[in-house]
Amino acid sequence: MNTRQSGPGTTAQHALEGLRRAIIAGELRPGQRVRQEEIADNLGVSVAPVREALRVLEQEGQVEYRPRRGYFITELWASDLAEIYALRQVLEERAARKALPTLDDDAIERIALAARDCAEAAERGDVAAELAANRRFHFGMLESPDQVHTMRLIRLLWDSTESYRALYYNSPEERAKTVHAHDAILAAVRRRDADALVAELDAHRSRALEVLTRVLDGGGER
Amino acid sequence: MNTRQSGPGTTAQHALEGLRRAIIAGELRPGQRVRQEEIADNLGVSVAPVREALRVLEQEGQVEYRPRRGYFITELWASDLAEIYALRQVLEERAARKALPTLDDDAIERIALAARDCAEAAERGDVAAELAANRRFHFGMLESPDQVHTMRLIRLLWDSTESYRALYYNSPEERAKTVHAHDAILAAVRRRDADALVAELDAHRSRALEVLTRVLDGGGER
DNA sequence: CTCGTTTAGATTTTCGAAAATCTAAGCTAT
DNA sequence: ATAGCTTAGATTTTCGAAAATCTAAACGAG
Repeated sequence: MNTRQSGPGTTAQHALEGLRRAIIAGELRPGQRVRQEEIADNLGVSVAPVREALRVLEQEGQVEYRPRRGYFITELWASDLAEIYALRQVLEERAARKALPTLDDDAIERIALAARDCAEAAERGDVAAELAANRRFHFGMLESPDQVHTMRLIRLLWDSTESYRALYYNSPEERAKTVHAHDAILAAVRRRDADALVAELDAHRSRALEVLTRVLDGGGER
Repeated sequence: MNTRQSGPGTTAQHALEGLRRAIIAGELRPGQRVRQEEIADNLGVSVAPVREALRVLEQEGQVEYRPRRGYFITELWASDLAEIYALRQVLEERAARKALPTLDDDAIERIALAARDCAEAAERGDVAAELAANRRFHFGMLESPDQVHTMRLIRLLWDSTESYRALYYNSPEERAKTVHAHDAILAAVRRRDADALVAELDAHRSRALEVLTRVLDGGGER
């Protein structure tokens, strides 16, 4: 059953989406080898587009490449997460302060909608939808037209930890806290209070890192 | 004449190097379309590895991809350069302050050697060698084992402006200033004076941005 | 003359199979 | 036994050609 008909996207894009989904869903776990032909067969395509997609994920740091040995899902340690989250703090603070004054009512409405989507997805336990809505929420308040390169880096940092974030989202008690944190962040945006916004974002991020670190050191010790 | 024998590297890596060289050498200019088959023929390989290499360059921001239309060498404007250099300032200051205390005599010797290589390459007008040595010089003082993700981002920022830096290096008067700036930077490293180092790096970077911006607004106005 | 349509050529994209390489089990000599 | 060598099977990597799509020039209707 070939799920793909020649549509607007290319087969390589389809392969990239399939790989991302598999990583988020936990079908491909950190450290695991990625068998190219298996992926290709599952998606009903040949290996060429799969390899292109893997090159993209390699640059994003989601897979590691060892020539003639293949691709492996990247394994992150607590120290990696700490470094990545510290970088996010620096870059996101800059982005938030630049973008906040430029947000119009329309943009804020989109952010609020994303927050609602996020809470709803969390409610019904749809991790993939929650991850997507969470991104819309955060990126919606950081994005500004003269900061495309900053956003490129921030997106990269988010990408490299996406699979670990999926773990975090499975804790029901954390979900409630996330919803509350988003409310506080949104309120700061509405008040146009940059310092408060940055403080709330920092707190939200720290909380996530803390939980993630605990999950990591506890559960998947290689 | 196939320049490639099956060696340690893969054909895709060979294609990536070839593309990088062509971009630095100015054979592929900003805005220009990249004809896959032409690249493949020139390198004596097929299109598959060329496409993989292009995916890498796409993630680095060196080429832009439009599905079914092909790849185009990225065109940067003065505003893009300003943003990228501002990001470098933030990330490189962080990296330099972290790395400086960890540099041993051996590391400093490597940096000094890179500075000499850089000056020599400049002397004989070998732009490609100068670019490579310049990287060794700068990265040598930023790199530290617990900052791999930071370095990943910094490397990305350097990559995206590599072709424009090649322009800058063609000015003979600027070359002399670069040598002098490197001396001042190296001296600060030897004194272990973090504040001075950051100040010198900032000055060096600002100078480069200034010249680059002038070259850009003057010459290739599309 | 302008706008939209058709069509031929160029280019990208994907495939299926061949070639190169790696992995690990089995074997031999010490 | 153990270390090193050999070999069969699995996997990655590359190729050459077919299929899909785009570009731009030629054409025709209004």
